[in-house]
Amino acid sequence: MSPLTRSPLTIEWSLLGFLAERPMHGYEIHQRMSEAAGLGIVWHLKQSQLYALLARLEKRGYVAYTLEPQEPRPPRKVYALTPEGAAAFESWLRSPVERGRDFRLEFLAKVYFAQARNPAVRQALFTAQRSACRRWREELEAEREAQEQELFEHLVYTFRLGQIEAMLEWLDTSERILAQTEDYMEG
Amino acid sequence: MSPLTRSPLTIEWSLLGFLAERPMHGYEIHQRMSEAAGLGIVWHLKQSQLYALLARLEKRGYVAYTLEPQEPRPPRKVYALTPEGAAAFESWLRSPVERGRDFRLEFLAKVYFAQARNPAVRQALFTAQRSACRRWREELEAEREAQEQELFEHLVYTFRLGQIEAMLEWLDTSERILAQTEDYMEG
DNA sequence: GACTGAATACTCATTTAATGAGTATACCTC
DNA sequence: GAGGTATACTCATTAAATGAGTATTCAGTC
Repeated sequence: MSPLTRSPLTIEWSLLGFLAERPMHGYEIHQRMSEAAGLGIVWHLKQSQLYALLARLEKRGYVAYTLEPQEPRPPRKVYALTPEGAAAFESWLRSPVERGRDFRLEFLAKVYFAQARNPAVRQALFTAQRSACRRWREELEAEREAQEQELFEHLVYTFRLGQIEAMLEWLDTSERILAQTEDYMEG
Repeated sequence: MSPLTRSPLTIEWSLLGFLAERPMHGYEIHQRMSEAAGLGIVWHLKQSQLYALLARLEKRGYVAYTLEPQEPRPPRKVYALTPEGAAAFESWLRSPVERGRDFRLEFLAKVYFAQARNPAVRQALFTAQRSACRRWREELEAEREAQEQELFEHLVYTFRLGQIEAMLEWLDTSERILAQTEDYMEG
């Protein structure tokens, strides 16, 4: 993730995820993203915004497009990952989110793509996220036990701890389910 | 909440909350919001954005300002709630958030202001939120048990259920703590 | 007693993100 | 062959967020 441009990609990673599967044009990515059974329940993106994000990813050097002529229709832009884009995506796919509030969208997107890959990827991701969550928990516990605290602060920390605890439990049960499915797939 | 203007106020409500305490100028609201022991751990707002929000609230008719001369300094704008602003805030303060993702910021802000009020307000808020959360839980359980489901969908629903379950638990323990404190305050 | 840095109080221009609407063609149906 | 929907993308505008700037006062300091 070069610091040449502003960093916080978020949904962009999902676009890379679809392109990692195979090259596609924007319209198709949008269809895939909007499928109710897939990422669609997690992320919503207007068409026009998707094209804007693709343009940004291109500027950043993570994707490149070729014009595919479709006579007599106007040609379409078929986007593919560049080597840098592919590398960045692979690294994203295996690394945890760094804040609790990114779990809901970003981590679930990671799971979506990891689960479509192979068990090793899924395992790397879950292991990494589990330790990140444990770290957050420790930090929050320390803050919560700090002296000189307003009641409100205490309640906020307790809330966050509860959410993180729930994430950890979910990681366990989900990984069990995913592992089962993977076994089933293999034999 | 008149539909005259675009609706999704969010942080704006907190500004109203401070002004419900007493009239203040923007700079002071910003100080109060940024206090580490208070809303500051939940919400972060740049100064310039705060002034923009105040201007929007004014346009909407929820606040009005008077210029307070400060010779030789330039005068400052002291904002106060209008009757509509006060009514809107009171109603917001007692009503639950309508989506799980609004708990983290918006509901905690409600708690912040409710707890500074009287026990009746706090109780109204918690009761309302508890039933909202229970409703979400039911809806999600129904969706999760639906037929023809992708594995990913199932995982997402399970995740959301876990978060909501944690919210419900937090509502219980927090309300216990708050009720204790209130008893203590009274005598 | 001049200087420096922080605090007070607010404004503005610019960048970035998000929305809605629009364009142009093809296909399918009645 | 008319009308609606699907394909595929662009663009202008609105709205949100950021950073920097202004102008004054005050407290400390060397």
